[in-house]
Amino acid sequence: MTLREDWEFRGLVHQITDETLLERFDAGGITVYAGFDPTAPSLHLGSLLQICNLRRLQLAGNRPIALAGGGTGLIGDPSFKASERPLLSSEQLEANLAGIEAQLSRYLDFSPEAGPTRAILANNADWLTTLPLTDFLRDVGKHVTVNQMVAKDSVKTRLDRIDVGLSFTEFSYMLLQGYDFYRLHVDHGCTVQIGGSDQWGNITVGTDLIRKMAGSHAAGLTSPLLLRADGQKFGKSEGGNDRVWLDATLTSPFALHQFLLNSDDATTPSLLKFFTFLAREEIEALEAATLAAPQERRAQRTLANEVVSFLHGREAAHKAEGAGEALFAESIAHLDEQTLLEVVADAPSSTVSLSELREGIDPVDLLVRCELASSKGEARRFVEQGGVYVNNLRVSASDSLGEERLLHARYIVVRRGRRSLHVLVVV
RNA sequence: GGGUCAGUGCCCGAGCGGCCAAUGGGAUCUGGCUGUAAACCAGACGGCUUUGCCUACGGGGGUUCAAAUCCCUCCUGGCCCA
Repeated sequence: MTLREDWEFRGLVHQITDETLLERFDAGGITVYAGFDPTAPSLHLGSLLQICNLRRLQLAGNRPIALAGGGTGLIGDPSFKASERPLLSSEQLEANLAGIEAQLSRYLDFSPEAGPTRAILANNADWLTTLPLTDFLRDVGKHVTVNQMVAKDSVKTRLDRIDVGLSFTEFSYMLLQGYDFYRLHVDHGCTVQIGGSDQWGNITVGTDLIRKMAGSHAAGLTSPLLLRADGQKFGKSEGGNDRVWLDATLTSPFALHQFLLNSDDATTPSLLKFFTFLAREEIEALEAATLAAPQERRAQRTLANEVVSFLHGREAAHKAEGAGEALFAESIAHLDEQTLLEVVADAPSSTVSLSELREGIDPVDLLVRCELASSKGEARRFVEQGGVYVNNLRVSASDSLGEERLLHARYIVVRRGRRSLHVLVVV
């Protein structure tokens, strides 16, 4: 299967600057880059698509560059954003950069054995923060008209809003990103930038700049935005507005596994195509399996195992799967201590004294204490609605929780709703 | 700098002197049904020592028995003019 066939099957191409690009990737030897914004200390599931795409291209014999936006992160990308971004402090930015650079260095092949396809990690702070303004305006700004910039769809949304503005700072962002592409072209012979569909405008600034400043041809490719079947943005965790992070301390392997396992039938094929390296035949077989026996959720299981394995390793995926099965399939009271601890390994925990437990704990207080409710009023609601479980048994407001609830004489597992857990440990 | 319009709960958005913790929609949460889905149905959705009290409608001050609603001022933003 050619790379073009594979990418078209996976639905990875949204817009592309020239039609022959995919064939050229097939031949190998191209240096391609994708940028990652240090807006948080970890990348999230959405960034995984570009990581996978870089990896796919690397496996096809090309050289990937992962660019951390240490310089552009000082500015903030306004593309399709509804309002002006607050600026990150330089300390925040530093911390975020350290986090995402560590992640990026794990998911591509940086080993010397990779030879000409060996990945490169770059940070645009290295050239952007020392670039004299007057040089920039003369050498770069002169090649781009404001007319072109204003015409970009990515800024139009902001320009059309009557209630918010667009600062010059954010407006300038696309020039900086375009300059990044130019620098990578000059320094590393990079000729292709890939990104999400919101990056199209920024990417074409770069290809234009390279043509005008270096007289060379450069190309760009964007991937579609992944949406859930109901049209919602993908990647928000069950917990609400939090994103699903790639960092295991922010989103545990178990939580990530659960998130993917819960993907709905209609979206799962796309997720398999985007976030795994499974072959077309395997993905099509899983689609067929979903139609034949949806309750088995083989596609979802495979997806969860593949992604968690890629990000956190086989071992972590295996544990996460086992924990989920134990937690949802049986009463946890019968689990032996070892298994119980694995099931709740990722759940937050806190301690309680035995004397306190002997006095009995009110369910409402318990929820607040375990941070499963943010106020007593909310806790009361959860209990009244029947959404609170201790050791998988529903509790009512009149219950008082005491020593007799202990599992293995030490643990109490508190659950709110379907899957918010907390473990209380007696000390 | 001048004029003008606007700033309401997580978001959008009603309200324009008492009946306002504030209509409605979305998001979210809990329960039910299911496959630990989706859709759908029901309920909840500022806090508390919960028949009541407290804190809230950009900030501060004022008028009034009473203000999210009126006045002054400051801040922030849009648009127009200079």
